[in-house]
Amino acid sequence: MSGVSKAIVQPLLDWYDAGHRDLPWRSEPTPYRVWVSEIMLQQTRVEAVRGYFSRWMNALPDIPALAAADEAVYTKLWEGLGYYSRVRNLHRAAVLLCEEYGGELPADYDRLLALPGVGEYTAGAVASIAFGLPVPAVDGNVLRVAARLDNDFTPITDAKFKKQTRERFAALMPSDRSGDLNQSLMELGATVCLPNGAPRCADCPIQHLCEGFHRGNAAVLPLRAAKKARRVENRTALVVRCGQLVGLRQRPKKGLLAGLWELPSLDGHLSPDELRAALTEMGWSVRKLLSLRPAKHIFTHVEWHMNGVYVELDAPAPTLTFVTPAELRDAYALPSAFRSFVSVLED
DNA sequence: AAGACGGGGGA
DNA sequence: TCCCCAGTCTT
Repeated sequence: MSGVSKAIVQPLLDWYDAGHRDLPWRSEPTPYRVWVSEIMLQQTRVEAVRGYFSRWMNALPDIPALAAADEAVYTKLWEGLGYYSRVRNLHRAAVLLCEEYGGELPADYDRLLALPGVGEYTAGAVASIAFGLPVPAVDGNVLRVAARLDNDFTPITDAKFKKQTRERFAALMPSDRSGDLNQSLMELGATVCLPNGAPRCADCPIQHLCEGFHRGNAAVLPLRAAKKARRVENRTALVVRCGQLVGLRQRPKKGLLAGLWELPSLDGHLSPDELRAALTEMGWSVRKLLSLRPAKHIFTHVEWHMNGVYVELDAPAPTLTFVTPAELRDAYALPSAFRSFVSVLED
């Protein structure tokens, strides 16, 4: 018997018991801590999450605290972590949990799945890890492990492969240790069954059950659909100063970097003359312009190629919010895209 | 089914 | 540069 079957369960649990990474959310796996960690871990590496998780738990130790928190507070706690709809959904769900469930997470897969920001994976992870329910938690690691175990060349990006994998693992969930089995699969994917053609099969506790290994295909699996090219957007970003204050703008409530603060910017790469004309047209009283080192920021689906300009004003521009550098650092959530430009304020 | 949605670490 | 990460939601 090989591939995804019940035979993998005990070897994986034994391997997990013999030693696994010491992660902050594993030490005290309360439903709230598991939930927050799983949301933070969506499309995000463990090492990136560690610091955010600790800060978050200190500031917002339970669901009622999160529900009562100001938007500026939880957004600032998420600053730099990316995919900011996650934190908005986290807060929305906390409010909902206080209204509907007495401020606690329900021990029920379908009710978890119904929460904003909770999909099939996260519902399974919370249900199994926090509540011990025998449901699978299939993430990118598990898809890769499954493709190799079964020597399956179906692109793991296909919805049908994901659905089939969930069903395969659902059939072998132990009634007592589903959370540990799910975590062992993810741990295996993150530390042994590595992506990019670099599996460490010699260290794998279920190598003898792996069809991909036996066929010599572990390194070429899994297959993925090709990804498409990013579009490029040219912008001119402004570090606006008026006295000791810095001019910021809040982004729209929907779309990219929704609701975060940003440096004001104009479409395209403007020459100094064009920029001066555009700013004067907007009614800004420009005292001085100074070019900064250009910066490139790469998102999943778009690249910003930004020219930076330091702008000194005689009077505050009415459309901007002016704050001190200290306020910007401590209270305004600014995307990483602007980091290099903001660094000029530190002198 | 495809696109939107961040950011960073490693090859 | 590209890959891909303890994915979800919208269209």
